[in-house]
Amino acid sequence: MSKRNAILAAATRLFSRNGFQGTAMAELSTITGAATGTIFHHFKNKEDLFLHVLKDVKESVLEQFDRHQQTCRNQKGIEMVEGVIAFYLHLAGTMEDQFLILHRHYPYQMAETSMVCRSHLESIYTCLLDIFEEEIKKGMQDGSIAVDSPRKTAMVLFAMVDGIVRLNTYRVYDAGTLYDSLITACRRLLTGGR
Amino acid sequence: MSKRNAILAAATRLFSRNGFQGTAMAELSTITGAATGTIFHHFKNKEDLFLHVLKDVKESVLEQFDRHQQTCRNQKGIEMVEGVIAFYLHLAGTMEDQFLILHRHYPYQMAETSMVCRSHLESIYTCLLDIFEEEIKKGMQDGSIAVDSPRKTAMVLFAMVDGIVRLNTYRVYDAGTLYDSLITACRRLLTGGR
DNA sequence: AAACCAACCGAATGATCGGTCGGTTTTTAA
DNA sequence: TTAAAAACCGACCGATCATTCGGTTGGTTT
Repeated sequence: MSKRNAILAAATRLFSRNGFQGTAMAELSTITGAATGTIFHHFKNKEDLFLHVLKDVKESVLEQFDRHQQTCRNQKGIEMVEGVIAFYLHLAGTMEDQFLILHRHYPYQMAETSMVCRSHLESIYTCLLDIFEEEIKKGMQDGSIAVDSPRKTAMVLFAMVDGIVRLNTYRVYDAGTLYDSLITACRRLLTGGR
Repeated sequence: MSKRNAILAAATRLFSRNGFQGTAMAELSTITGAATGTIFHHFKNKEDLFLHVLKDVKESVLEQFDRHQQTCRNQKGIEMVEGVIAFYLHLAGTMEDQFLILHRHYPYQMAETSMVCRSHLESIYTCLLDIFEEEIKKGMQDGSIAVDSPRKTAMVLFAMVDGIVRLNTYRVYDAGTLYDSLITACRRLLTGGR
């Protein structure tokens, strides 16, 4: 693996575990074996490095969901929604670092000054909400889903699923056993109970 | 206001806006007009200061909810749930700094090493989940709510509401118009659609 | 009035931070 | 083969960080 990629990989882990300000370039240097000069040769400063990490996060998350979307056509809308929720929970486990970065407060703070940062975050959320919305619309057509506003329902649904992932990450309560309740809630929310 | 309280108030704002590592004791000194020596006279170090801030957050949040619980008895379970959700959203606005601290990742990281921190966080979440659970149980008795597990439903419900508050805080999407959808979702989730 | 004490001050300290720079090695391409 | 370019190195820099410490103040107790 090239030094550049090693730096990106290690930075992803450090930024997610220790946050932006909690991550020292010197530590990154130690872990990767790259001199500090090398890091600043590839990335013009710490913020630039973070932006590249976020870009990678965006690309891998979007790729994962695009791939998932292609493997499950020809289902009823509500089944597809349940499928994407299960996939979201699955990803939260396999891409723990990437999700943790998105759950930290720093990126959203940086987004207020950095357009690049903002656009990465918007890409991710737009993609996710679009998927939810499209599947809800499909469910409304095939009769498996009945709601007022697809977009708003998508946002509430996403907030619920992502909230569960957070509860799990923070380890204040064990939300690992909540999968069944989450799916039940989702189904009730989308069908109105039938 | 005593210097000690001024320090606590300013620290609450700085910790919530800039995070733990992003808050400099020197800035705290400038804002409050207290010498750095004075800060360290009242709090033995930065972490200790943070712990006292978190303690205040816990106490004010718990007090608010206790007070709210006393003003709305004699309602049906589902109405009480909807009431506490509305109150939660209301508090997220009036106690913005306190909620933001709880939405940051740092406290949960500190909770892994500091028992004091962990117990503050647990107090808050236990209180909130207990309220949701109690009201769901009440609704099950008066027939306004029908779910399988009150506790798990409480957690899913809480994750949903808190997720909406986060979406709002992060300003990636305007979740301010989601109140009606949230209540609708809540009602469907609790009644199964009747 | 003497002794005491908590609140308060701010200069000083050593560690650590992000970032630079001059130079060396490796890769690329002609 | 060679020259230019890209990758890489690590000592070094000034700024900033949390924390310390010797000393002052004003009120209370003895």
